[in-house]
Amino acid sequence: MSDLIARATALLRASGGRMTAQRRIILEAFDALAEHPTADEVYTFARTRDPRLNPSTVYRTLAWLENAGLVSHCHLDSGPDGEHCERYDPVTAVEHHHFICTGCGDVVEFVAPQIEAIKAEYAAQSGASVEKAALSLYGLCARCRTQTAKSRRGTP
Amino acid sequence: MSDLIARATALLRASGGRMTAQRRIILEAFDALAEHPTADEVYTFARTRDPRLNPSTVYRTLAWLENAGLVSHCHLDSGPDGEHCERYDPVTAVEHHHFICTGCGDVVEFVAPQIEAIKAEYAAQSGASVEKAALSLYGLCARCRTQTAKSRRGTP
DNA sequence: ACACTAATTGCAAATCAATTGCAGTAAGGA
DNA sequence: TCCTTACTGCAATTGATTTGCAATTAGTGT
Repeated sequence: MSDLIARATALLRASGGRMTAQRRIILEAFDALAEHPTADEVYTFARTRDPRLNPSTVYRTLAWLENAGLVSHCHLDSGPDGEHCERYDPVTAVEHHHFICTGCGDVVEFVAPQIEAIKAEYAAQSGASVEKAALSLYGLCARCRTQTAKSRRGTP
Repeated sequence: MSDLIARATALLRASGGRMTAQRRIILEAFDALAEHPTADEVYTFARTRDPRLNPSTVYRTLAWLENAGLVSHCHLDSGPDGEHCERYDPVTAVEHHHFICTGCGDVVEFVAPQIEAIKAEYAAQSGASVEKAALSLYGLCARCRTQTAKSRRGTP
């Protein structure tokens, strides 16, 4: 299944690390869960597989995965009240960005090739080197928009 | 001076709020400090004016300012180790974005009108309404780039 | 299969930024 | 100047994340 697990195992082999049951569970979480799980969502999932699994193991594994370049994390102001939270994401080859629905908190990925031009322009104009870009769009997803419209009609 | 203080005073008048010495100090911090101070930087500055001023007052005032629309905060992975931190910024009419130097942690503002096209495109393609965009670029600023080059020459 | 060794885990305690409850203080209108 | 109540300081709390350490165990060598 998850080629994440395959890649992780390979990396572990190469570096003298060990593939433990806990790590496997945490890796599986990325297949089982919706995209962009938070550390806590990973932890909650992991508990269903092994109730003994400890939060610190989740944090340590997530940090290790990030270090190994298999997973990245980004900060998104999602959640019902728009509070900030860190979300984790398997690394993909293509740089992608996020739309966050301020209604339901859903996170959707999208690509935006135009960002390359912005990076290049800023680099040229400032003399900096630009390595990474993170764009977050905030608004109401299509579903929440229609729901808002409906409830408006309901309470005039 | 700060029209921030003027605007804040007006808002307070209109809402039955009070302009206290502490709030004035905190507002002054935005003039005195470099752009994008963290809550802690504001607090440290405020202490130099009034050693009794309490962190909770800073947090409460910052939250109030944000609610009033005078200040916004955004999350930037700056700091020497790229750790995440919340930075506060007086609200400006124009949507702007941030370049964060991964070398020295400096934050530079820039505008990117092209973002509007990306917002419109995503909205059209997904049916969502897009209200806000936050773009962060990461890389080495011009100064850090030349320093890195120099130290590379120094240690071949 | 069996033993060995260091990587990894669980647990509990420690951090650390941020928040909250409450009693005392003081802004600003009458 | 008085009075009301918004605001502050303080101390305790929260909640996510980290860390120290003893117990466990993966993966190797035998």
